[in-house]
Amino acid sequence: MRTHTCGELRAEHKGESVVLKGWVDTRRDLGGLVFIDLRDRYGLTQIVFSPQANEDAYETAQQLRSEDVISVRGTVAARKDQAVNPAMPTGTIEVQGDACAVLNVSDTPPFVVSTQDESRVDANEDLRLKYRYLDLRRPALQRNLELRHRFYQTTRRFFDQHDFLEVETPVLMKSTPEGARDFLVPSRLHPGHFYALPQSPQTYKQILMVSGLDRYVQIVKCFRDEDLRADRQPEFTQVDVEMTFATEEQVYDLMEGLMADLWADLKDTEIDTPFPRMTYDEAMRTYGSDKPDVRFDLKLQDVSDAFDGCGFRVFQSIIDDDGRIMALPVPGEGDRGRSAMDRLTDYVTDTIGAAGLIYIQQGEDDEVPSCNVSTNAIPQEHVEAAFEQAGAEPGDLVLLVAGPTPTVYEQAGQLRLHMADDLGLRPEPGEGPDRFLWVTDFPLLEWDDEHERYAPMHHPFTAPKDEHLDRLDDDPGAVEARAYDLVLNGHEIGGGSIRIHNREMQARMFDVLGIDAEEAEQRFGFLLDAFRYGAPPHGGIALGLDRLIMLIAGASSLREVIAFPKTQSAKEPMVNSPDTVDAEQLETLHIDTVSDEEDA
RNA sequence: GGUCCGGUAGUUCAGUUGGUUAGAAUGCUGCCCUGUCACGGCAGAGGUCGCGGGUUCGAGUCCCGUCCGGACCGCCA
Repeated sequence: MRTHTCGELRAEHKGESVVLKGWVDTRRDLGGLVFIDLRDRYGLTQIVFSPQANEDAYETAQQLRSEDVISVRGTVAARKDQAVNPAMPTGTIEVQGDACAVLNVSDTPPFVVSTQDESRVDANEDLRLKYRYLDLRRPALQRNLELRHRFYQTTRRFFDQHDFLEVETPVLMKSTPEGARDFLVPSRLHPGHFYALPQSPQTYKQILMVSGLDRYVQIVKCFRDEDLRADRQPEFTQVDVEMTFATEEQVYDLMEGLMADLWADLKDTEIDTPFPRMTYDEAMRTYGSDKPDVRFDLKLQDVSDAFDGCGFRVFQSIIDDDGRIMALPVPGEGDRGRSAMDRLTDYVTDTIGAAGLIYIQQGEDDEVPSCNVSTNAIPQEHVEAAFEQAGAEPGDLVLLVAGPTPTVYEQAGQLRLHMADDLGLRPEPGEGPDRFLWVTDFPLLEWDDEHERYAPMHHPFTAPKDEHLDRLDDDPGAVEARAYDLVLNGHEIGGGSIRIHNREMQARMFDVLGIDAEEAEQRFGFLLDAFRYGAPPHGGIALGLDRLIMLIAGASSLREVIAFPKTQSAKEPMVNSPDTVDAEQLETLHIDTVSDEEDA
């Protein structure tokens, strides 16, 4: 039996007879002496085998290779002063091996598992994912999974202390008409019918409020069949929260308390509460994003006025069409050279997708600011007015992006992030201060160009602000919602709202969204029915657990905090999913597949 | 659906203007080595240059297509 782990022996254990089990991390064979660093989840311990101590154990140790699983019996010995390894927590001792049993041999691993040498840990991510069980032996990933475990514990304890009930909702539910694409599950018992995996348990948790559960929480898997990003996986985990009679302030307060507990437990850090708040409108106008990274300055400035009447056709037509000209003042870059500016222009057109980049510069030795568009096209007075309106000073650079709103805000916001990276203003993952922010006063709806209709910005159950209700029919785009997002360091880590709890209001919302009464009845009839029977006001929020852990861990990808993540093409290389299935299985499910050619 | 980056030894990478037998480090194998800790020393094995096609006297290198991985845009109520 194992008496200790590989991370716990110290000088105080000197003389004890111990049994350790684990993996061979590294092996140093000096000829007449073999050192093994033995690894388990808890750490590394040096074992030394010599023929004097035990001939058999020594001979076995000579045969050991990386990742063999062994059991060692031995005596804890204090190391001599010059032999102490201060880099190892167990570095003051070693175990003198009296017996060594190989429990299982390992093939030579496809990459070096030991992370004792940082320069050897780099293996391609697809290889690491294919051999995820080896990758997961490494302390960095184990540490992330441990953080995740502690996140669960703190979160459950916090909500339990606040009288929340954790309730499981179905994973097999039904498809909803809007939002992300659903993952569908064919029904064997009902040919042609499908379950859908939940994009979130939104309607179920609202029903639980109608049921009088009062306070609900669930740590729950959600599924969205959309393209992946470094911070987006098709299956992800939410901390899903809903409260009866909730107001915005109660949700803010609750979440700030949770964050404080999490930061205390996981990062041993105190965070300042309450968190600052910013309206959606201000976020878009000053940061060009609904999840602004406020860890650095670089604020946008609307300089449309300065160019009104300037005669420059590109700008004038945008102004006349209610578009905006957004300025990003960049301090100290007034002397940035032509080739660097050309590269920046390429970035703006190719990556950000704006029509072009116009800029105003005033170098340290320049009398006046000058624009890369000639003064024939834009009179100098407008150039100077814009430079001043942007808040720029001699020595600065002002970047201009023009276009229709809200696109131009987002493009300017992308440019802001690009410049921040360029200037080294944005802290690396895991570094710098954590800046929480509530973004509030979201629009209820946004215009969907593709379908030429309004779509919910949050979801169709979000309550409009009472004072905006009268505009819902004639100017839906101007209606604000009782919705809020929690933002951390430029990442959206949660979003929620006060919900509609009134049947008529909900029906009216479906109507505004172009969902006719029949479809509303088919898709959401259960909710509309439930609202007939005394549905209390309620609201809540859902946190992106994976993203939060990614930020807490200082990782730059969700793949670092998920045990078995999917690649950007939504595959899981270890088990090789998704995969084909037997024809018989498909038949049982009443499914026929078509090839791409037939499909097209 | 699109833009960009990458794919060369088990692994991480280098590879000049298209030119002889494709290199390094590490890992692996063998031998030596009793205080190492990324042990060290010596020797050795190890390659479908992702795949297919094209240009060329000649392709790792140029062109086209395709697959895989990554970052991003679209998408993500």
